[in-house]
Amino acid sequence: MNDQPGTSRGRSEPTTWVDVDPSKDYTRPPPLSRARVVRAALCLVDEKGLPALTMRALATELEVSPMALYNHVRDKDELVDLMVDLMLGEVDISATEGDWLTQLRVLVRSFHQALAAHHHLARVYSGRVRIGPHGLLLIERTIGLLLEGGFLPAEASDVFFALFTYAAGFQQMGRIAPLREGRPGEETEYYPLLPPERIPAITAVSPHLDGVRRPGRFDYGLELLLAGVQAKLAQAKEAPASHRESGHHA
Amino acid sequence: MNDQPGTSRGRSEPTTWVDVDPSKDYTRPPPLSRARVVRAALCLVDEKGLPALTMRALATELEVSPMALYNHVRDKDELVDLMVDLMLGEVDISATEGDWLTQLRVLVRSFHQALAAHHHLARVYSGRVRIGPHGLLLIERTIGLLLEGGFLPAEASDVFFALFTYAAGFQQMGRIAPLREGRPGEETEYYPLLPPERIPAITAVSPHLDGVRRPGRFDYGLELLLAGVQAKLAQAKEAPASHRESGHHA
DNA sequence: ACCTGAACACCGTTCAAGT
DNA sequence: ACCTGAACACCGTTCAAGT
Repeated sequence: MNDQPGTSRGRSEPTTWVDVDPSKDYTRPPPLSRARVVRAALCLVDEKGLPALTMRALATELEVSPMALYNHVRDKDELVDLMVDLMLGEVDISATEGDWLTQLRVLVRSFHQALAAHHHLARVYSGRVRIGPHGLLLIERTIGLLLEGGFLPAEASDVFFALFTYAAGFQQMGRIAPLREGRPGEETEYYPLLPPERIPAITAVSPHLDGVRRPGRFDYGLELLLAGVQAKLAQAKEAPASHRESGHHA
Repeated sequence: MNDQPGTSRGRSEPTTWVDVDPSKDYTRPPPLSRARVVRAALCLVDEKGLPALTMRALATELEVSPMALYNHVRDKDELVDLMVDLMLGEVDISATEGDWLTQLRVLVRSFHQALAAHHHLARVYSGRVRIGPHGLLLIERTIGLLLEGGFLPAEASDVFFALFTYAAGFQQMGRIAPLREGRPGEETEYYPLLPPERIPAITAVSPHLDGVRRPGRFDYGLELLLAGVQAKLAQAKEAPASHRESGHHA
């Protein structure tokens, strides 16, 4: 993030007598490994976005032939899976302060932060991706907390799903721009804009809609869900054995 | 959905004397238009998935040169935007039975169903996509219901965001496979699988985790959110003017 | 105005070859 | 075991040309 791993760059070559130029990399970080490939790929995507992730581009970043990558990674799909798991490794699943609900809140927030820190990659976090060890531990911890909270297995997995679905989806909807930003010069009848009288509610609310991910927005929805979770749990305790009952709606 | 708008299909054209060969297209359905291009693209993605959407493939589907498409669509990005808006046009935003909350529930469910019906495309529904007229009307209706329900603008947009974030994210997390399906033949140490004793909660819950989108799962999370919405609204009515208060958490 | 064919600058990946 | 260069079968898109 802080140093650009640019285009042309020196190699090891211990020429003892030359002055050291701090603008150069000297030691090439070991020979190239699966881990280094994945880390470099994640870095590249964080900096330049997902479309910039190209086997060829990644190879030049690592100062290596494109085909060298295939010694450490089956193909691009596997590479992306590994990147996702690397990202999920950043989620803090070890907090143990407070009761299960506050631990759960901390966990989901940490998940959200990891996704936000790699939002370009987060766009891909989906069914396409196989769950790696970090992902597995993350799920394990979450389900564990829910069981501890008193949920039965069926409902625990429903709740897990709702929480992570929300957090993952948040990255996707993120940069919604409800109105075409219409610099009026830009040949901009891309869409025939709707007349404002047809969208009164949006115009009434628009200063709050914007904010492109205004602070606290994620937490607001999370609290909505957690309030629902507590309500479900309370109502399950009233009618203990009939947890079928708690699944209905409308 | 029920009829495949496939490759070869007869049309009107009363060719009175020749035998009709049903394996041939006779009349090219009108000359080719923006709408037809977009519809065909959505069809193609629904049938064969997003990676199958290729300007070239779409062109052959329409029996036209690849370059012909560019007369009706600026580029592939615009095409995708138009496809998304076409999908959003399927959302029913006109239901008016019941109070605002049940109308809201119906609306979000309809949104979810539209996404599910085009789940390949739904994976792309994100910040990258500009909101078209259908998307705008969908948002308009939702915010309108929330305002009707008594939310102030700031909170209304938070709630809107939470609901649609959840529904959109649901498509993404959908096909989670928490364990590598490990046909043990398949050179499958893709990931070093975690020993089962490290994931006790998952194994306890696993029959319920699976189900790959078991029925009612979406609704469960939606009810969680709506319960939270009602709680927020109730607590806002207790302390009327201080809606700042209702934004805090933890 | 709409469509075409050839061409350009890219992709991911296979393959035979080097060390 | 690891890396390389050339090559293949694709992409999206530009361009000059046709009607």
